[in-house]
Amino acid sequence: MILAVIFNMPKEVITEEAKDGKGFMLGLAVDAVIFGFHDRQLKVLLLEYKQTGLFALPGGFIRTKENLNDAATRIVTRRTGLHNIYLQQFYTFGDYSRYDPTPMKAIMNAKGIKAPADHWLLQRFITVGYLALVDFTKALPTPDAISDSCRWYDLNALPVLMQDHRSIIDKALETLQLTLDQKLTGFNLLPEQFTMGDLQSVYETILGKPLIRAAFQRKMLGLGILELVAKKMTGKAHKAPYLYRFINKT
Amino acid sequence: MILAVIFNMPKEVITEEAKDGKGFMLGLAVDAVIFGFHDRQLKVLLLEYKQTGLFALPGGFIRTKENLNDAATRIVTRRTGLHNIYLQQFYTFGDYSRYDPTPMKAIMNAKGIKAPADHWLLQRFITVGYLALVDFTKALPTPDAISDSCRWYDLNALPVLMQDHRSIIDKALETLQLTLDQKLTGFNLLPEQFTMGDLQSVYETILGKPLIRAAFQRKMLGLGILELVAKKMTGKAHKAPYLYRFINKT
DNA sequence: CGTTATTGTAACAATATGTTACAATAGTAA
DNA sequence: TTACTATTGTAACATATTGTTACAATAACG
Repeated sequence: MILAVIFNMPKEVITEEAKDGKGFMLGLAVDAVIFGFHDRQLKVLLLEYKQTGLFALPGGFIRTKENLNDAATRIVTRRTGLHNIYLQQFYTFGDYSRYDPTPMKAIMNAKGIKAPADHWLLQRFITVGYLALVDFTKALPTPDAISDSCRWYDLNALPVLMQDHRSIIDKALETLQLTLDQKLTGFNLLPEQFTMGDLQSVYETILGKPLIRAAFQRKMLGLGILELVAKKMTGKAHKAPYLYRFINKT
Repeated sequence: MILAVIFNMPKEVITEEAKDGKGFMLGLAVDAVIFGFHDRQLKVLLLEYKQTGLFALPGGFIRTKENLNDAATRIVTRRTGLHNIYLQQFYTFGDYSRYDPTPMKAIMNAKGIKAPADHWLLQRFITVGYLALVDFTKALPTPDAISDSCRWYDLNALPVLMQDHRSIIDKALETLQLTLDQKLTGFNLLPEQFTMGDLQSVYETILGKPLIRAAFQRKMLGLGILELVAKKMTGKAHKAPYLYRFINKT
């Protein structure tokens, strides 16, 4: 979320660059809904501002000469440590009712930053929403140097979020559901190798409904985008499932 | 497009409000791809700045306390005279390479406006793209008071457009194609009553490929969203087609 | 080895879509 | 009135996709 930026910077910069917003586009932010998958659950990466008890999406601003998409990549990489992430712009949030400077004021106060009423961070912001799908096992949630946390939260048990961040997440999930079949993005939530059961549980969790095993398997194999890698010995008393790998047929 | 705004205002305002950008969000614009349908062709509403020979999408800025979506509605209504339009945000364009102040400089010069290099209209802009589907027969393309034109252009014969407006149109069409079945938006391009042939030609034109008549008709009727209104006597020597009407089953 | 639980897949059913064909019919002209 | 023409509405069948059931294959366990 917006706040993340001022904590992205060394302290000098907060009183310097962030003071007048120089170097960034004003009134515009990027927020990222970073999805992970673990234990048959969708997870979302959230930042916590302990002083204020506020939770927020990781986000930031656009540098004066930076591509919007590059800003999004930078923000997601900053939080996950990952490169080559599946990242997709899904909606731009511009309701005036989004505007609520109180949480930002509280945080700046807690940080000991003097904020005049017309401080750029206290103005209205329009936010471009990006959704990211990452391999939960590879991501390294990284908080800022300054005392906030960055952790995975279960999508079904989200804390109360700042501003309209909850509806940003809802819209991201909705987008994911609508484009899942079309774009075949589900793989991005899994490690490189996975079983058909893993993949099905990703689909079921995203769509929020059970799928028919035989039909799902037939369809996925029929797409010709799965490559059989090996058997996976689970240690359980039944047939071992195969491990598959996603192959991009260009 | 961006430029449209300064021509939306009476002359005093240009030297007043538009001068420092007060009353608008800075660095953010809305551009609208307004689609119409006529003679089996998709049309797009474009503005022409005669002094400079530049063509552009209708667009504008977001007022300080205005919802982003309301700004888009305002901009489209301003150009078409229509209310209750199908309007959909489709993408936000934020590449730095979009930034090119020369056309704006030229236009301001032609208007006799002195523009210092740091004028807000000469800074970098990020644009939220909206697509609108309107009834070609009802729209009333409306240029500004100040000497530019506003007309329909055939999508297959677009003039050279300012900045990246051509790729904005391309992306809008792409979005339309991908969501046509899902969202059933094709009706918005037709008058309230239409024949199955009319509807099919809308679909064929948007998708850019012929559809099978029998299958198309069966599917459309099967959706249960068409209401039979009357017969349409075409004056031709063959069976008269039915007129249908779109009904929103809520 | 049998038992157990799960996987891979075949087989059939139901649904959706592609294709062909034909009856219905508004205008035209004998 | 009555053929004739071109297009519409729809049935009928073929093919493709998806839903459903069933069953063989098999890794671990006793």
